[in-house]
Amino acid sequence: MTETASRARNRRGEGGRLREEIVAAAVELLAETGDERALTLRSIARRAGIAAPSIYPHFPDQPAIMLAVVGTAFAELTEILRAAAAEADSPRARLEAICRTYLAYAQSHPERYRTMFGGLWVPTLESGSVTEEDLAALGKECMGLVAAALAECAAAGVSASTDPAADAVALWLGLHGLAHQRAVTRAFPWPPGIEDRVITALGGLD
Amino acid sequence: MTETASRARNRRGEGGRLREEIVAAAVELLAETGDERALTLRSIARRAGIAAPSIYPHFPDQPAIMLAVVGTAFAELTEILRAAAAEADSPRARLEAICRTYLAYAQSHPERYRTMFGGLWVPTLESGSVTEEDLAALGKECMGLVAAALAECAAAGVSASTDPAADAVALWLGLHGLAHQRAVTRAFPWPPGIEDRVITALGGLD
DNA sequence: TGTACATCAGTGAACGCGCGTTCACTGATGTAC
DNA sequence: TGTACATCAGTGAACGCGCGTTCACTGATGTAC
Repeated sequence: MTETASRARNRRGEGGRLREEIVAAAVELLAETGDERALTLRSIARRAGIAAPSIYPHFPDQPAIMLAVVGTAFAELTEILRAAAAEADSPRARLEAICRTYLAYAQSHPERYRTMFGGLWVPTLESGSVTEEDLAALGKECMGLVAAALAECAAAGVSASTDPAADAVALWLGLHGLAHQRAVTRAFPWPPGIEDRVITALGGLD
Repeated sequence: MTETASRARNRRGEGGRLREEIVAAAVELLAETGDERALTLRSIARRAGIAAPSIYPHFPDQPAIMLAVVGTAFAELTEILRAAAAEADSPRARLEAICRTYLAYAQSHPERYRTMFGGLWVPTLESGSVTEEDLAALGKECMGLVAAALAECAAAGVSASTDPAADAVALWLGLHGLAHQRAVTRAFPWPPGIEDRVITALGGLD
């Protein structure tokens, strides 16, 4: 609503900076409203303190901005997971750290998580700078971290999994189900230790 | 787009029928477009073959219609699950039937499933004829079916679960993660037997 | 060092559209007398 | 049995709004000479 007061124009040759500012404005707006539908071209422009048409040199349309937002979020999540994995000092600790960090990320940014995995904003094959292949790659990278940790556990005899690559998908589905349901509802009769139940059962631990 | 040609006005005293027609129109529109956002008051009215203002005597606003759509869908799913459970002739068969029927429902109506669990269309405490409490009750009923089947399995020694009520939530989360991800993406590297992996691990089976 | 100019970064007004919502209305039909 | 009338079911026109998108533009700034 409140327009950011007259922003300084970028210097010549640095016009590309506005691209990042647009994505940042979209992320902020998403966090504040919690509603993907509030991210219109005009509302994002208002938030960024620019005129609506100024978006066009940077994005062909609104879905392209969403794609960039989701791309950024995936890269961020991947980085956080990688850092969490690096700090753990045993296979099992690593797997648990990854799972819990994943769940914590979703819980602290529910609106972002919903947008990342909610589908449906799906653009029709864009030619933007973040492509659907990039997204799939980022998703695969997250999944790869889970798979690697589970494989390590299996190799160390900590997990009963005999097919870590496939079981990692099942484990991720459990995490996703929990993360998504939490991101979507305010009240839900969560039993105590629900995270452990999911991680332990699907990780083949204990 | 195509307007249904001149529909016959309901007879006196039967105006309430239009309510069902509106919900049915919304469900059709959702199935065809696959996009919740396409369900505007006007588009639903067009689909139902009525003038837009004719909706108001039946629903206060668009979210109220969504609530009715979701309510109907939940009731339908619950009924299907109950029927599937009734046909199975052992605890384990019953649990598996419920799980697989749940997944099949989501797979054959992805757009409906997304709407049921997607959140965010969430109305601000309506006073419509389908309330949020009704919805919560319907959700609880679905969950109850899973929980009962799991408890039965545990009692029969078929499942290793020692806390069926809590483990049922974990099992449902796994089903939901799978159902939702399938409802949202076209391409995903599903490993073979992913349903079994989820059901077996979270059900404490084998 | 000075200056003309091309280019870059972004603007402001305008358009047509579909939306939600309001209002006064219409015509069929059941009902009271 | 006949008829006046209240009510019901739904209409059609109109409104103001925010949206996406277009267009011609402006003014600062780096660069070629």
